[in-house]
Amino acid sequence: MGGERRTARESVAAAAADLFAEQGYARTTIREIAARASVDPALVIRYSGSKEALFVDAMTSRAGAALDLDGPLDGLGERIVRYVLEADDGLRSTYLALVRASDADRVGSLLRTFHDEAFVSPLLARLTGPDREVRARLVAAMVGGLMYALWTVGDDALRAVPTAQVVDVYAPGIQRLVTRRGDRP
Amino acid sequence: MGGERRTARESVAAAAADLFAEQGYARTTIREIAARASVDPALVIRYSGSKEALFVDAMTSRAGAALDLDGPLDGLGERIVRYVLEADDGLRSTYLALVRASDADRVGSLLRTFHDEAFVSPLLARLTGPDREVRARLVAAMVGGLMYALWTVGDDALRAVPTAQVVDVYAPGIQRLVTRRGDRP
DNA sequence: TCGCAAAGTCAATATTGTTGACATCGCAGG
DNA sequence: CCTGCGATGTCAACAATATTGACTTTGCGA
Repeated sequence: MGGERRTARESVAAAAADLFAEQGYARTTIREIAARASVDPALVIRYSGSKEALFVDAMTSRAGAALDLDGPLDGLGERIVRYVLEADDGLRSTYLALVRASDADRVGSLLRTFHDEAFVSPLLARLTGPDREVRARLVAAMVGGLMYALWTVGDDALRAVPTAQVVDVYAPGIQRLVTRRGDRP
Repeated sequence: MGGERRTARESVAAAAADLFAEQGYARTTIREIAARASVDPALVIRYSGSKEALFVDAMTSRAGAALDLDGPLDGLGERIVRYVLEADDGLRSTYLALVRASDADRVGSLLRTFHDEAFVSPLLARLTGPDREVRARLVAAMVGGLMYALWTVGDDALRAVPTAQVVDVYAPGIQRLVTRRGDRP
């Protein structure tokens, strides 16, 4: 319970986090993690109990970056789109690894938590109005859609479009949900 | 090349399609498929060459349902949203299986094809204007976002919202991209 | 009827995650 | 100082997996 001193467990955790993010769950082997951490394969299992648990731990440690929604409500749609378009490899590989391993129960619920804490909750905190819950969840869906198209599907044609143009086309739809507005035109 | 008579290859193909859709790629074993088809495990490999190739074949046979975009452009946003919300298990399980196995190269490119043929191309055919390509791809992203939130993430709170309300909130954003409109208000 | 290619079977292999039995080390208590 | 003892690590083995090589069976045309 208390506190670990240093290396050993830590280097296994680091190796796991790196390799899982680089190669995903399926392509990464326990023995590979053990090798990188200079440790016996059996030991890395002893630590976490199972490969799945190790994966969940590793991804939990990486899933810290939540969406920053401070600042005026006005430019929020644009800032959100830019956030995804300019995201670093860290977010992309974490997202991909989680999505692709999400048929394991514990990973699925981690993805749900990640989605909630990174997108839905921060949005909910800034929205007002009667249907703010639905709007927050649908904004999160739009953000997820962008990540899905760019990363999961890998739409190269979309990736090639200049940031400014994607912002111009996609952001208004998000902004409309952020700053209320009549449902039907 | 000509034509198979009936059972054997066919029953393996059927068993594979069913099991992969039900359980996904990782949880489905070659031996399980063989058992359901009453066939030797080695044989099912002999047919397709590898588990991955078998998966690609099976999913290709299931990925036929493209989005129907006939009818007036006006209600199109609403019809698209309804299409996803009221989709049958077939589309959902095909989508999930593809997404979760998409780190295998051939599956990834199948997912790209599926995304393109089912959503981007039909949309492109109906849109006009200079940036129609970007708009089509971003509408596809919005559709993907809905599937992502509902199915990959499994946002129960969103799933519990009445169809009409989701349509009211989400469809206008899609409709705006379908029927042109100034980028900035 | 014979022969031969296609179809199917069987046993073996390499790789995986995981576990049980053992070894080793650090350190508190006599 | 030594003696245990629990934590930490190691080794070999296990069961399950996809895949392959050698073999047998079968259907069918010459």
